[in-house]
Amino acid sequence: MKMTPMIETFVMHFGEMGSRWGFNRTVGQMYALLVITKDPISANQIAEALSISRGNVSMGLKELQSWQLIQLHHKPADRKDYFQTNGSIWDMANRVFEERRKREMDPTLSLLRDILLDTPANDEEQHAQQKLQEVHDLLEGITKWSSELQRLSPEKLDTLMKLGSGVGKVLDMKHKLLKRSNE
Amino acid sequence: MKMTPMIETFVMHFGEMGSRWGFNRTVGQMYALLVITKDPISANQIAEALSISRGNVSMGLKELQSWQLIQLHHKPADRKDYFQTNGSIWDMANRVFEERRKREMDPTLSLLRDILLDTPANDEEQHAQQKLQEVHDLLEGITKWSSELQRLSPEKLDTLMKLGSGVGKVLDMKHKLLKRSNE
DNA sequence: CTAAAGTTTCAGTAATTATTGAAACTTTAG
DNA sequence: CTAAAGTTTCAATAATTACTGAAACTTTAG
Repeated sequence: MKMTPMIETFVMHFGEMGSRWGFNRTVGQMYALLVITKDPISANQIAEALSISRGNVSMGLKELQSWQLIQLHHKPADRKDYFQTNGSIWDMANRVFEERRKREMDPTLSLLRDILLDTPANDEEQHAQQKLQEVHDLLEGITKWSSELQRLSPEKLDTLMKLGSGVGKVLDMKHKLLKRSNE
Repeated sequence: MKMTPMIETFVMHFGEMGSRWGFNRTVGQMYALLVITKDPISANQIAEALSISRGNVSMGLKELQSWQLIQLHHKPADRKDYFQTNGSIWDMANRVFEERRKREMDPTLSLLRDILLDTPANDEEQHAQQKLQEVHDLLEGITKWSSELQRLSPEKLDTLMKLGSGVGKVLDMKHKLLKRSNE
């Protein structure tokens, strides 16, 4: 499988970004290739297109499967595994967010909860705990909120997104509405 | 400067998480130390507390300053620089989000815009461009939306956060209100 | 103006993380 | 059941990224 220059540009760039997004370079390239390729492709085709080792492809596919970003696909009379992306681009973003939350928030949140159970030994620790409480509340807020967003239906999410600066106005409406319903 | 076990636990953990958050281990430790320490401290105190080299501290402080996460502070009759965190924990989260957006979104967005200007050479590229458009729209949506959020006043942000699953209900209200105002 | 105290830089080295490729394992056509 | 084709694992190595510490530079008290 040969990539056109346009496709190669995108795939390579996505690889570079991959590490910032939470997976390594080759996993990023592999995912990009799968996103822009219409038909399911085999591990060998991926290795060939990207010039990376077969072993590396196998590990990358495993990781993408664990993130539920790709799907297995079989062709009749062919025992080879073929792969294609799973779900929409939106689903992919959701998975990335969730995975990152697990890695970037959850461990800290759990540590903070533990520390906050301790009784401060002196003034210094008293002040420290206060700060830790703030960090905790922030992380918890973000965590809860992001999982709420993920629970919204795609249409509502879309409305919310398109709302943009309108979010502020809607919040105002909320106040008015609540007032009215209390009267 | 000696850290109590509680403080050390937090500082070390924050260091480990640092790399996932966009800065390296020692920068993470330094920031954590500054967050939980009440009074401004000097670069030497930081180096001593964390047992890291003076040079490393200097570079870390520079990075934290460029992120606007810390502030310089001077004591009378002392030409040494002292440091303390800048702004609330919320401000810190905002900075981190913004910095990450710059690193993780902007370069891809700009590449995608370029590619999408090209005319697809064949069916394969036609399909690829369609996918790239989807990725582009997603990233643009997230980018725009997150900058809207940052523009909201802290109070509104807080309301929005606390709203949680209520977001869906408010969106429904929006529809009703719009309808009513059209009648 | 000088020297003492403080700060920054950066080349070398250490630590971490990613990748290869050969060997072990698995599957199924015949 | 066998062997050919395909897949997975993992130890060795490469590539990347972080850290040290000594040297160069900057600032200001006296």
